[in-house]
Amino acid sequence: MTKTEPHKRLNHGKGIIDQIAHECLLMRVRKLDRVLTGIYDAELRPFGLKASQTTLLVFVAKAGPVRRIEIGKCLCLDPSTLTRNLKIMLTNGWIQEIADGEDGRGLPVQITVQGRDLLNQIGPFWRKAQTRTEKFLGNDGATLLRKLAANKMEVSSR
Amino acid sequence: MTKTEPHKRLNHGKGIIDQIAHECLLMRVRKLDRVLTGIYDAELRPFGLKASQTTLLVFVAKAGPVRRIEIGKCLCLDPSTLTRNLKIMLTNGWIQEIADGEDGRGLPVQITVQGRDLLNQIGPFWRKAQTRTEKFLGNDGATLLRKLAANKMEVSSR
DNA sequence: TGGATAATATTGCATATACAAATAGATCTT
DNA sequence: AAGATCTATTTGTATATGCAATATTATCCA
Repeated sequence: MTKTEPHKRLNHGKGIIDQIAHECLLMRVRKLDRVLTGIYDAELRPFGLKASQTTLLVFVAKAGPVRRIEIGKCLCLDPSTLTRNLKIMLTNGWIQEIADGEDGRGLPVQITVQGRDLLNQIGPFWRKAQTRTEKFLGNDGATLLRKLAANKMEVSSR
Repeated sequence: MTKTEPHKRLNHGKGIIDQIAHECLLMRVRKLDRVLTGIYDAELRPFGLKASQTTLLVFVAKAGPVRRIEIGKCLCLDPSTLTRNLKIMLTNGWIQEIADGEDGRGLPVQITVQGRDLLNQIGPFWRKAQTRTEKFLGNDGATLLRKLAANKMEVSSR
């Protein structure tokens, strides 16, 4: 056992397939995303609100009248994604465009009364989803995720 | 300051909007997903391979001939998602369906020679993306994510 | 002031994702 | 063996997401 096969020994003895399967950080984040999205979506379904729309609505509520470009920078979302996602929310009457008279390149959006009402309604259900998530992750897991987020993913940073 | 407004004091003095903005675990995971997906996609773009396809291809490579239902259980993916995602990979010749003669409800898939070659080719680029991700998260962040994943998100578990 | 450049938003195209309903094959039950 | 039930897959529909290209408005500068 003193000899190794060179073509298989370039990375600690693991081929690229095993290496990706065992180490890929993205794979894990995406799976986590799918599971958690399922939890929140299920709780919010009665309101016709998707989890990702909730995030957007909350951001718009906090950021006041805000342009798509700024939303995109804060949430790491492509402008084209925002055009389409916000369109649905405009149609649903949760947000509205307002005139600002300063920059003719599109209009800022703000939350409507209905949008705010909806957020207040979903409160308990969002909390239920959050609790289910914490239970799923375990106390340690939830703490880890919070630390990870606080570190590099502060959503509310502007 | 002995009195509080009841309608605003149900959750440590925060309205639901602030509460979601500051605490929502899903919001953070989704943003993290978008950022990391961008990193891996950028590195793999020259190969015409999306990050999520890489995950699928690696799983199929390791699981040998495998049915959609089992892939779905392991990766927490809806069967209907798999039908469509695998179709693209079949078209590209990275995987193939094989006859198994036991169960007529659809055919298991396995990786092709081209698929395996592709995985070997992307090795260095996947590693570059992984390194960029670790740099982005910081050593602490990467460690946290690994622990989180090891805890509840073991992808290779069958 | 007029043309070049930059910034914002949208559109076309492609993939990722899930739920609900439909389809088709397997299994069980009597 | 026929019908009921369960399992695996696909299809229809809708949202989420990003890149490339386009359109429109702002800004800069010579």
